[in-house]
Amino acid sequence: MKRQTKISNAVIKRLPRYRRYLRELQKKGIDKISSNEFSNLTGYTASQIRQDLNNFGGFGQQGYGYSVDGLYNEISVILGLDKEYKMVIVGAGNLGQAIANHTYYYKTGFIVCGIFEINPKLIGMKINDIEVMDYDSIVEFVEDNDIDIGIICTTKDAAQEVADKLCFAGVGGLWNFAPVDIETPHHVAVENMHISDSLHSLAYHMNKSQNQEEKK
Amino acid sequence: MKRQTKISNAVIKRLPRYRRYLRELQKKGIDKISSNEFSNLTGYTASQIRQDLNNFGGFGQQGYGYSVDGLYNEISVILGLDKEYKMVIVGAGNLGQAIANHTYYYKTGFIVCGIFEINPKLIGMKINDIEVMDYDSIVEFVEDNDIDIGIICTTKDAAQEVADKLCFAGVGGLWNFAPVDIETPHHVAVENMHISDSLHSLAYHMNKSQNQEEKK
DNA sequence: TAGATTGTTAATCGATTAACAATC
DNA sequence: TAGATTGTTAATCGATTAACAATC
Repeated sequence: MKRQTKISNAVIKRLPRYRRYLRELQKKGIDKISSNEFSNLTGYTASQIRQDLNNFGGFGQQGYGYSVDGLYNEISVILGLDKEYKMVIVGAGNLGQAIANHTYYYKTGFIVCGIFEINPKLIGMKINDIEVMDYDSIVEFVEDNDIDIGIICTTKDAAQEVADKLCFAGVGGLWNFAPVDIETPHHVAVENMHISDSLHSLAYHMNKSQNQEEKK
Repeated sequence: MKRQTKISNAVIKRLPRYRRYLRELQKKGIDKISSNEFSNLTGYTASQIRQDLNNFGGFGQQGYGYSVDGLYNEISVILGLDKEYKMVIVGAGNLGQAIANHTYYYKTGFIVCGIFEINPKLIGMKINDIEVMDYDSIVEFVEDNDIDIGIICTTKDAAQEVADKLCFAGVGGLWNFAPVDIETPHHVAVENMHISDSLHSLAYHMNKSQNQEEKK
């Protein structure tokens, strides 16, 4: 096993995907897979798969392949999915509600503990047992309940201020759905879900061939 | 102006972001920006910004910089955001509703024309003037209304079948929110929003420093 | 042992950065 | 004209792929 000091983000982004395919294999009762078979399944090259996995350790066995269960568990641990995360959502609009419902139905290690709002009409509402609370009480709540992750489902104008408050209150990560880039202190991780950026690149790809024709 | 036959996806993914920052500059009434200033703002290197833009043409002026309005418009055209896109949503759950509402409030060139469901309880419902219709009628609807984009907000098990149907009916692009990788014919673009993958990489980054300590 | 397949090094490819000539 | 800043080529860096020795 080789020790890698710095693992590139490109590798990390592939791990959840590997894990998804491994889960499907588990469901089908397949207990062993070679990098070549896994390549056919996922579309990544066998070489890349082996290279990626070897950043974290030798999970395979020469002449045999990888144990599906074993690899699934290893990747889960690498990603930190063997732990529980307590989360709060800021913004009880449709998106905030959708996320609250999602995590409620698909029980995972990610638990929504509260939803915060400034709109008084929404405060007091319940979304699947989760109370919508006053945004003013968020710092106290995060501190008292050892919240790990803050989910930002606000407008873009409010997002940075909310982020600052959450960081101050002590979260370790932010999951940002607002269409802005959030600044955080070094020790707070941020993951952006820029939904409309994604739609814009879809638009590009739909017009791509046309653009090329025009140029000819 | 240099002609680039193949533009890398890394470049395309940066364009919506450039555009967002340009929009903010417009709002502030700033009408000119140099690649250096833009670098400070966005965090990309000045070199990369100039390199990216020159894939599409020389939009700047030596000794002056880039016109904010001009560049905003150029990028909009490159992405195809000067056009209108008719869309349908498949799946009227929370996520489908959230997207329907979002596009309704933030009027853009992306128009939701219908939402489709298999659950009879939801069929007939209205979400901001948009009717929830029977999934069985989707092919006819897409054909009759020249729908451009299909938005998949179903479970992962239904996603591929829905994708096939939408492709058959003639959409040009799919925006997939289901946690699977969708296969489409060559000419149909796909953009994935793998929400839980994103949460999983957030979990990794929150544990990263800890992993490194353990290794020492 | 022979066959298969990993782990790992080396080669290639592509993307980012640096440098500078062109030019406004 | 002098100064500034782009457009573009060349250098560097990093990520992917290929090759093969190690080993189960």
